[in-house]
Amino acid sequence: MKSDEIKEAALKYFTLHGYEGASLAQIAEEVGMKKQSIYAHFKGKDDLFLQVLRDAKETELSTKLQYFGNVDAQHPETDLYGFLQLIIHLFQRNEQLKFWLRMTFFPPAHLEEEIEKEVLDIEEQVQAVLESKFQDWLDAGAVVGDTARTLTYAFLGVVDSIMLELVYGNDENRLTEKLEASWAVFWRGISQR
Amino acid sequence: MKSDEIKEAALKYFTLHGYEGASLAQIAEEVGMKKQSIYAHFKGKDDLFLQVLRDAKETELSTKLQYFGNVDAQHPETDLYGFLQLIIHLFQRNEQLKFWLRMTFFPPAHLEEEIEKEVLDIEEQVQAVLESKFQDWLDAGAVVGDTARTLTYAFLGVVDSIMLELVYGNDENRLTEKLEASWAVFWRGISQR
DNA sequence: CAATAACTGACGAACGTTCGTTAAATTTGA
DNA sequence: TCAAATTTAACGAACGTTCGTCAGTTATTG
Repeated sequence: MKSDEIKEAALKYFTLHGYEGASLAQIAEEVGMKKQSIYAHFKGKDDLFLQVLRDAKETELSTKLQYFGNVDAQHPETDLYGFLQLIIHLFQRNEQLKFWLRMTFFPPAHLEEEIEKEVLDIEEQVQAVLESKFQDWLDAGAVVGDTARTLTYAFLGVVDSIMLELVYGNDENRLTEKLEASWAVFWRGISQR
Repeated sequence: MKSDEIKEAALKYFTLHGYEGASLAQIAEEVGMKKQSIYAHFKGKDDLFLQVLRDAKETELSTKLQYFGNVDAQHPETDLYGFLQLIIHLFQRNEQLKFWLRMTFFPPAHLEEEIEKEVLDIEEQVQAVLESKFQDWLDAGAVVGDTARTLTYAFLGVVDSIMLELVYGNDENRLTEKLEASWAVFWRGISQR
């Protein structure tokens, strides 16, 4: 399917240069056609962008939910650390997560509202599933903390900081070091001793 | 000084729309002149951008270094938490920090190298002063952890996550909640008990 | 008067977009 | 079955607009 090729190229350039910095001419050249031909598959730049956005959202959401669906939920230490590693793994070989992160934080102004809706949707779901896991662990005495929400927010903070390092990421060593540091302190902060 | 006004407007639009999304026409209109008049003060768009970047860098660096210079270094709990609050305060009423964050993570492609040099410079200095503080606290037994570097990285992770929330930031309550959550877990993770 | 800073006017280039056309593939109907 | 009709996908050319930039001219100011 040719429109999938276009979306793939669009994903690449939107991620690399942002909405305004990516041109239809570039994208078209990547798939070996002229920019006008894109209009046979999409209504315009916004349409192309929003379709790429929704694909990325679906990938992001399903991957994360799937992880916590397949986890036995008895071992918070391995489950949570595994999630961080999953994020890193996804980020390094899945362009969509990079795209999602960039557009989440710096959306094109005229599409800000549209994007924010998608972001809130995904965030609520991830937060909800995480919070219920933390509640289970709290009830079982596997972790300690004020409330499940507190633990969720703190963990999401670790996730965010790792993602920032991934975006910035030129140094693989530094990433590992930061991951280990954040994780060590976080785990010590929520584990029973 | 008129060129300061131009830089101020440029800062605003670069922050809001990114390098490619900000136009000289917009910036000029903001200060009440035509875009061609900007060339009486700057060589071009890149020159304007880089001057704004260097101003922002200086503000960012001096503010952070100044904070740790004026801290008595006897009370890590208040010192570190105060730093987080400083970041929040700066971010909310200082456009330069927002600009710096955006351009750090998503620089315009053709200026990427230039920007990266500035970023590394500032990051090394902040990391160095933080690391020496943590070393002092470790030696005094005020905090516990593997190495000073580990603690530094973990704390910088908390800073990053707060900044991300600030960028994304539409909800003041959520920001406070996330700050409290991250801080509570972080502090429990490094404090003696 | 000299210098600085703003202006007007114009430039080539690139932008997203629309048009009309062509050639190939697919569907239709006798 | 086979020609006719329709759809699909790409194209070149051009649209109007905006972009950053440069040159020349007027206004301001000390």
